[in-house]
Amino acid sequence: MSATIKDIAQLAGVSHTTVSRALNGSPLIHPATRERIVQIAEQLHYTPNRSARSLVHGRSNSIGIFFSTLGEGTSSSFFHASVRGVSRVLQDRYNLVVRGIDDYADYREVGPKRFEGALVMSQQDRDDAFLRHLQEQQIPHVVLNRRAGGEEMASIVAGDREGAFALTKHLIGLGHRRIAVLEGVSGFRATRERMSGYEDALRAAGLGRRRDYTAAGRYDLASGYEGMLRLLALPERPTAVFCMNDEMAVGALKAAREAGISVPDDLSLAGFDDNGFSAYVTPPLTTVRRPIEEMSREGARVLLAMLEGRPAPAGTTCLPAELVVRGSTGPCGCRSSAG
Amino acid sequence: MSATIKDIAQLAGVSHTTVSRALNGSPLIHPATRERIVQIAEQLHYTPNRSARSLVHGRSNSIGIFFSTLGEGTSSSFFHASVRGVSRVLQDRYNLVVRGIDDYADYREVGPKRFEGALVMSQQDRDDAFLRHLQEQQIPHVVLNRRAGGEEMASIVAGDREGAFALTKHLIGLGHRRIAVLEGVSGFRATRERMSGYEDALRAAGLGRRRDYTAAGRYDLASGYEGMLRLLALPERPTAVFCMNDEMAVGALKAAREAGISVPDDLSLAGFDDNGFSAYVTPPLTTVRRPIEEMSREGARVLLAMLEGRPAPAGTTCLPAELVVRGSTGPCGCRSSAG
DNA sequence: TCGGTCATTGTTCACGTGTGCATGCCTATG
DNA sequence: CATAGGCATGCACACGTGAACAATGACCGA
Repeated sequence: MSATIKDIAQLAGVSHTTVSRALNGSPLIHPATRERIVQIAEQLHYTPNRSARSLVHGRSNSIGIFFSTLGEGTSSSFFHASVRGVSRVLQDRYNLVVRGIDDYADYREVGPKRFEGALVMSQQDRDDAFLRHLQEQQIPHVVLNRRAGGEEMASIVAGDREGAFALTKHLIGLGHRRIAVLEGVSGFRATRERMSGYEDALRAAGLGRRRDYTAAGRYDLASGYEGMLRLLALPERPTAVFCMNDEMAVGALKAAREAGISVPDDLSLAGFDDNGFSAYVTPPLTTVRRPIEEMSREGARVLLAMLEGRPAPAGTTCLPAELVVRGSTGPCGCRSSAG
Repeated sequence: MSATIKDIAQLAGVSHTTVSRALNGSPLIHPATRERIVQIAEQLHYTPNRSARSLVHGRSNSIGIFFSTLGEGTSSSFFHASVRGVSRVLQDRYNLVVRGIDDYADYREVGPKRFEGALVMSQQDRDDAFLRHLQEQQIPHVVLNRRAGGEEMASIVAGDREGAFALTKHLIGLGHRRIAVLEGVSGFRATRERMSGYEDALRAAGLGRRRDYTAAGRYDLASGYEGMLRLLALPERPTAVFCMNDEMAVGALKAAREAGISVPDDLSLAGFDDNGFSAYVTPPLTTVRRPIEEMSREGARVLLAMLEGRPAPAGTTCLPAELVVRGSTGPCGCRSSAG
């Protein structure tokens, strides 16, 4: 099996204490001794036993990234970008453990001994129970993607509200007055944020919000398709539709095309996220780019700072989202706004 | 901090050994004693210290899922489906640690003490060095997505070759004779498998393979677009194009549309993977459904069997891929096959 | 009643690492 | 020369858990 510090100690003719100190850079060790020990360690391919270290330090050396769910509701591109970003920052200083919050039957498995820190990719308020658990267990954590808790909790969000506001304003600027929204999962915080950005923009333009211009969706392709069918069946059809993510927008696009409605000539359509596909469908989607990978990277950096006792920003950090205008939105071709 | 078995022992008036045995279901313990101990444990919210357990057992309780890379070349839907499948099987019996092979500067960090088992989502032969390392370290592992090693190594693959064969045959059956291929990353094993399926089908139909009908790509949207531009610029344009994944097919679709070429009337186009978007773009993509999540689930099951000493299948297990015919492929409209 | 057996529990050590305290050596200083 | 002090190292224990072995007591058959 693999070598231990005791093996090294024996070969070097010193005690295991000396070896431990030498390898950990203690200033107490004579340079020559250290040199010798390091060489022997190299030679034996010594790798410290994480479990033993964890035991003595009371730290597990692993960090969890928790998603509300690993299944439906978490889009692939979002999941990928998140894990990639965090993984890049943590490198191999910590084990990155991926889990879905809804997979836990009992949060008690999540303890400070098992997770040194946690990144919570939180979509819904339902996750608050999990966050409370983390707090009780005194596990340092950063909430990503959702404004959560008070000033004491660090969270990193991307400008959902601002993005939705800018997008809606863009549509209004194009002359649209009948602007519908294809909603995401209603429990998700991002859904509410985007909704309020949409509403604020309407209000700022003196437009009222119409109940029938909201269609429910689930952030996936199928629900985008179905929701669009419902909107198209309305007696007074909207001239623009804001889909709360790109997946739904692609679904909506299909529904529109099948109904013989041209985008953007007959109807403007916009998405959210800029998930990669949005630039490639036809017409390319106007959308809002959300800096997901940056968000997860920043979250990981903040968590590291917390773990290492460095000063870490509390409260909410908001990374700006950016309106990306492409071909799926155009000037309103409707006969005035008389309605 | 959290309670230990010693705390419980003291409260129960027994030795810590008795507590350990009671909680681990040893038959040596008197039912009444066990009852009492379990109750106290509940009361104290006892959770076993994983590090201590790991140390004494020499097992880390974590399993790694390693991707060739977490960055480019690994599509989001593939990544998501893989992690989800494995996570679902492992539940909370193990920590699932996600890493990119190319992120390691030194494989020595991957040892049997740190990873009890490994799932390798391998794309390229370059990963063989990593696999050899796992073998040397005697870390049980299962290779997913790629046929690797000899009979002694377990690997689970999805029918890349068979799928590509079926797809190409489908195109030939529609009357196509000039069938081009838009290749994925050339180092990837899946690329070679799909290529050979394509070639075999051509050969079986008595068709020769033309050098100029191969365009290089990288499994992403942009390279699909660029590759298609090159194919369209050929003096004798192909009547059908097999794209090695759906991402590239979507990129290719955009290029075709911009060139004023109608799919499938002027040109048939097919993808691979059935990544979810393929059914929703216009026209919906003919593709091959790869059972990625099943593959990862099966891999996890096999690994669990290996770890628990149960009989596990060695060698390669191949899960069938399924041809899905949609609207992007149609009968060849070219003036005979005279060329 | 005594030896033996079984059921139940306790004692002690091990896993690999890190740390407080003791120890020994060398040197400088009075 | 004696002593103090700094440097380098070793000893012993702790972390929480599990297991081999020992020990205790009850019960049974002879």
